[in-house]
Amino acid sequence: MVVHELKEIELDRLFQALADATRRDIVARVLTSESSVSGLAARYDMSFAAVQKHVAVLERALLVTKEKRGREQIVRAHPEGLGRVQRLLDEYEKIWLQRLGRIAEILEQ
Amino acid sequence: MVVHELKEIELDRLFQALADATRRDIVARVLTSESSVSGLAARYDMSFAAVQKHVAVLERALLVTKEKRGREQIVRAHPEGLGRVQRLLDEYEKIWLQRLGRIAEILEQ
DNA sequence: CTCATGTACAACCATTTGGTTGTAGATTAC
DNA sequence: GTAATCTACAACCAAATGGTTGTACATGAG
Repeated sequence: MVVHELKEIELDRLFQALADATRRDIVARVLTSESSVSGLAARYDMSFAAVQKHVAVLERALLVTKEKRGREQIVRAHPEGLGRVQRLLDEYEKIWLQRLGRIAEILEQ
Repeated sequence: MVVHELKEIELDRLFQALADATRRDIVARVLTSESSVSGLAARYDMSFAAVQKHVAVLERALLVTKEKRGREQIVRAHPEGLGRVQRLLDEYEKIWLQRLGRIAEILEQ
């Protein structure tokens, strides 16, 4: 099986991007207030370059965007990307719930 | 930051488990009908051992359970695990939506 | 009993991941 | 103009990932 080649790769990137606590934290921060990469880096116990890489992973997964402002690179939440994530997760959940519901029904008979 | 050590590790495992098309497919299959590991393996173009490993990853993420039946190992969806997943994702989404909503409000002023 | 099936698990391998340091190029501050 | 700041990017490294093959062991079928 494994249909929807494109969607699958997008899903790979999305889930993979979310599979790291630092990256989830960056997304959470950036949702409330945009921040430069160095601003973010200051908050974690790792090198600037490491944070830079995390941001790149989030960017590839369409969760955040980067925009140059002066000498800084401003990171923001990417609303369309996040909207897409939300719809995908909702879709997934719906399927799960439907099927789990069906299983429950069958068991009740 | 990075609070909730335990939850974080669970989320790591969850997202990481879902970050692979084969594993997502296995979850989808198992949601509709339980299946032995070899039954699953027959459906993918990879070795039995590879599928065995994928199932182990899903098990660790509490997405499926394995139960020995005769000489077979039956894989099923793990309802409590999936329920937990659902709640975690809901929580995440709620935070996102709240913050995105707030951003939208600010922009409208 | 014997053979085929299903599983477990180890060893191995290439690639990716998550981190590091170091160097170089822009841009701002003084 | 010079120095400090922010970023980009390469090179490197250890560990994890996703796959393989091979061997051994249970269990069911004939």
